[in-house]
Amino acid sequence: MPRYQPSRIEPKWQDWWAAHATFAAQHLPSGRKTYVLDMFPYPSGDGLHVGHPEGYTATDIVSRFERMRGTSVMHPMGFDAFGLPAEEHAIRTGTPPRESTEKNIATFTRQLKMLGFSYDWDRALATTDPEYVRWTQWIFLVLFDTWFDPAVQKGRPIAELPIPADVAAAGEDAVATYRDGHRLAYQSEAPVNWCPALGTVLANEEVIGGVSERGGHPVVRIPLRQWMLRITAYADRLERELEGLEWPTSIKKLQCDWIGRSTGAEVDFLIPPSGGAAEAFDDWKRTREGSGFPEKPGSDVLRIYTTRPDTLYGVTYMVVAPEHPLLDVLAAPAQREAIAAYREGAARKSDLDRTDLAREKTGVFTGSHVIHPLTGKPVPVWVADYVLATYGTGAIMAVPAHDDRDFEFAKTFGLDVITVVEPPDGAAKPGELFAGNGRALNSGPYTGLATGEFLERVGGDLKAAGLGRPAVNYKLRDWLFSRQRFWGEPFPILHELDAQGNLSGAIRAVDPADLPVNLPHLTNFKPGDTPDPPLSRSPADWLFVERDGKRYKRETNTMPQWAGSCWYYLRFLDPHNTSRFIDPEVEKAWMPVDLYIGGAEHAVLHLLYSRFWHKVLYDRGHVSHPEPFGKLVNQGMILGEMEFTGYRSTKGGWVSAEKRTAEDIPSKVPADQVEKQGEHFVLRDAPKIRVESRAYKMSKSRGNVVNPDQVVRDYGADSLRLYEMFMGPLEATKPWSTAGVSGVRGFLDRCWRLVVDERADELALAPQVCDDPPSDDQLREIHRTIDKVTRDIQALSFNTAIARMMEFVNVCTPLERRPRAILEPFVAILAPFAPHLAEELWELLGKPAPVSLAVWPAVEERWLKDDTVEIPVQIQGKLRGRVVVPADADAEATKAAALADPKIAEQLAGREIVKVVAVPGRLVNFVVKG
RNA sequence: GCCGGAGUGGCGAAAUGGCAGACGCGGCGGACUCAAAAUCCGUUGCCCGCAAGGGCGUGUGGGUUCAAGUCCCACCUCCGGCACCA
Repeated sequence: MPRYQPSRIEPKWQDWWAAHATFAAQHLPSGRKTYVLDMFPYPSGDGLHVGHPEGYTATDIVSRFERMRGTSVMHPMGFDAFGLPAEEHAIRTGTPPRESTEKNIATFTRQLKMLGFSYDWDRALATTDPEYVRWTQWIFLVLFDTWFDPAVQKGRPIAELPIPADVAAAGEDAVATYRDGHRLAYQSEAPVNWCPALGTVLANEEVIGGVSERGGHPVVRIPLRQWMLRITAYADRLERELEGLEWPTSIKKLQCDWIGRSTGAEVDFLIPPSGGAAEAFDDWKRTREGSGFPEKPGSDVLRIYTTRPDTLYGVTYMVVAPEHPLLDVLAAPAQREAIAAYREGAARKSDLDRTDLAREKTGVFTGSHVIHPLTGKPVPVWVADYVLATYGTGAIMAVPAHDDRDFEFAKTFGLDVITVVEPPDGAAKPGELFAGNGRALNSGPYTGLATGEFLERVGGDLKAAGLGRPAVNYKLRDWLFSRQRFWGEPFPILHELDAQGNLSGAIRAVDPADLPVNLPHLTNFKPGDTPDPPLSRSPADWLFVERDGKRYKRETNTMPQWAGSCWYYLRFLDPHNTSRFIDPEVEKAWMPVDLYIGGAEHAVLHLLYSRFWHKVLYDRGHVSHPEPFGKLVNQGMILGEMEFTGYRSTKGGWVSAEKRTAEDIPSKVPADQVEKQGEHFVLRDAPKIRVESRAYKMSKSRGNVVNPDQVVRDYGADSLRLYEMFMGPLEATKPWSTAGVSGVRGFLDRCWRLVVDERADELALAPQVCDDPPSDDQLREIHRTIDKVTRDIQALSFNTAIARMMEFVNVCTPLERRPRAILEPFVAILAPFAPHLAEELWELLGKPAPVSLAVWPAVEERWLKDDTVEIPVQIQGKLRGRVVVPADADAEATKAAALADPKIAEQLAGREIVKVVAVPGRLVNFVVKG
């Protein structure tokens, strides 16, 4: 009975905490606050994975630590429950997705509670809750009601959008269309990957070589009306405002790259009318000098974007994307057929195929030329799919001498290469590629300028001449926000129907009072054989509504899974509010999130999308901080156990790993049959045969998935928590080791025996536990432990905190008398890590429960210092001895003590001391001659 | 190709420019036991040596420094991400 039995004490304390609402967060913080947030999970049918508790334990330790230090702590948990797997499960089994989602949430909740996380369960939410959906839809309406004013770089109410006079004159419908074209949530025709055989739209990643990844069915790119969110309007702020955040630099970098800001210039090339090109060019230049560079290009020019306007004089051809609107104008009659064929081929390819770098460059000459704005010379125009219609202007000027893609294309089609930049370290090599910066050659008035200088001047010059202007571009595209799926939030949008029942094109928002728009009851969630969303098969009483005497059809697309996760951190603060998405006072008091921990897989999308939504809410005055997440940490991935892989030839014999060929068959080798030989592992029985050693990502197919339920059953929740924190640094990728779990279990057993008499029949204190005043050494030990653990938790260095607690236990275990005065603070600092065990020991020590809310022990500085210290003594940087000196000895005294040491004196005898480095409290180093 | 991150005992790892390997696993030895498990104690980087002791050691090669796992330069390997964005 008195053995450490996690299966007995863990449920006991979980029930106690629940019954006493130990971890309920205050509605408003009192004093110091901290908001500690996990990236909430998608409740998959497989249940919790051992990767989940890693981040969750880290945040739980911080939350429990801060509570014990008197901080008001917000530590909630919820579920990101919309999404494809639930829907596909529904299609397969015929059960409504809500049913399986609820079942999965129940499983996750049970598992999370089993691990003793100190969430305020009263605040738990799922993105699929109708009350939550209501406010997700409400925020969509905020986006719908907002336009971005570039002048102030801010989102503003659509009612404040200035209407140009000509639009206003054209009537109300024109004004409505104008407004719709400026909203942050707008509709657009966008090409999607439609797979008729599967009856669904596919993501780019799901299309390989023009056919579906699953099944190999043909996929076509068709334009489809889609909802888009104008995230590009916020590109600049999303990039700039990253700076103040306490995020890993790698994540900031990823977001920056994703936003992909580049600076350069837009330049117009005249498309000459047939006949009289030279005159037309002169006229055009004159006109442009007067009119300046137009906002939008007419159909008489080909507008390009370049980041290297300093290479303008090296242009030898132009390229337009296959989808470029001017392609019809540019296509010469003789080339029409070839161009049409090329365009069709491009349309069939997915983006992924088109951007496959390994592919040979392809393209077709349009038969037309445009006129170079600076040289007045004709330049041939090609169409090629290496130019993307969606970036820049969809057309480029090609400078093969200084751009590797253009170079490759020019080589393939035998086009000219003109060198206009000389490398800084040598002469230009005509006909070769040089993509770096240097000095301009053959560049008219700019010849001789350094690249940087050239770039600075040319933008302004082009602008003055009305031929171009400096420009900024982003890789970031507007966010395709609609899905042709069932299991997502319906859009709160109504499409007006005319008298014949056809869509008139006019749309209106659902009245906020009518939210939420709940999903209708459907028995068939399957995508059909047209791209119509499943909701288009909804019953008429859901699909059609009447407002103000007009008939409307509901929007039948649904929102993507990202929608719900864009703002859940706000709802946690005020989850039961029925009149607002969050009370502004509550928001102001708790936001921003102080610590956000989750996997790096969300480095870009989730974190970018939620920052975008947050900024819109901020601009519209609904939240008080411009950024939602102050400090972000990515926990590393937990891999499966280390595996050794040997290879057998088809004949059955072993093949050494470095000699293996593709035919050889990998086979797992048990760890006790290998040994290390030099750099490699080899078979113990055949040391000539090398084997590979590696830990792999956990996956069902590899069969190396560790189930947290099983670990809790075998070792207990506290052991699982502690082990995951002890494995190594939180942010590192690390392999699982069941032996390691049993190691920390051993530590918890020793903690137990420190306090509990294991030989007694009933639960009782160990006889060594006493009320003696602790010795100075013992006080030093406990205070150093408290100090180290306190600092390590703040630095999220949990593995070293645990190591220090292990040292403390190692010191205490042999003690015949163990003073309570050192045991009690130890149990308190153990509590955030192994809360169940700590509660049990705390109770046994006769302290009032719960230790979870006990006061964090204070460190007494005087116990952190020793009276004396042992100092290493080096000669020529090599360790030659040690001396013991008073802890406060200065450099001189330390040096004297070193010289007085007989061993050191002996080694220094007869040698000339050139220099002595004495660092008080650290070391002495003698530099000698001879 | 580009951008991150990482290479330290048999393994997971630790180390404000100042004694490399704390702590844990595993191994070895011992105590307890009829025996085993559990527990406790000791030991454990490699090489030479009976020992005292000595030498070598943080992916490789160079450099800065009294002193480098740590800073600088070049390279190698592994992991992760991005990838025709002009």
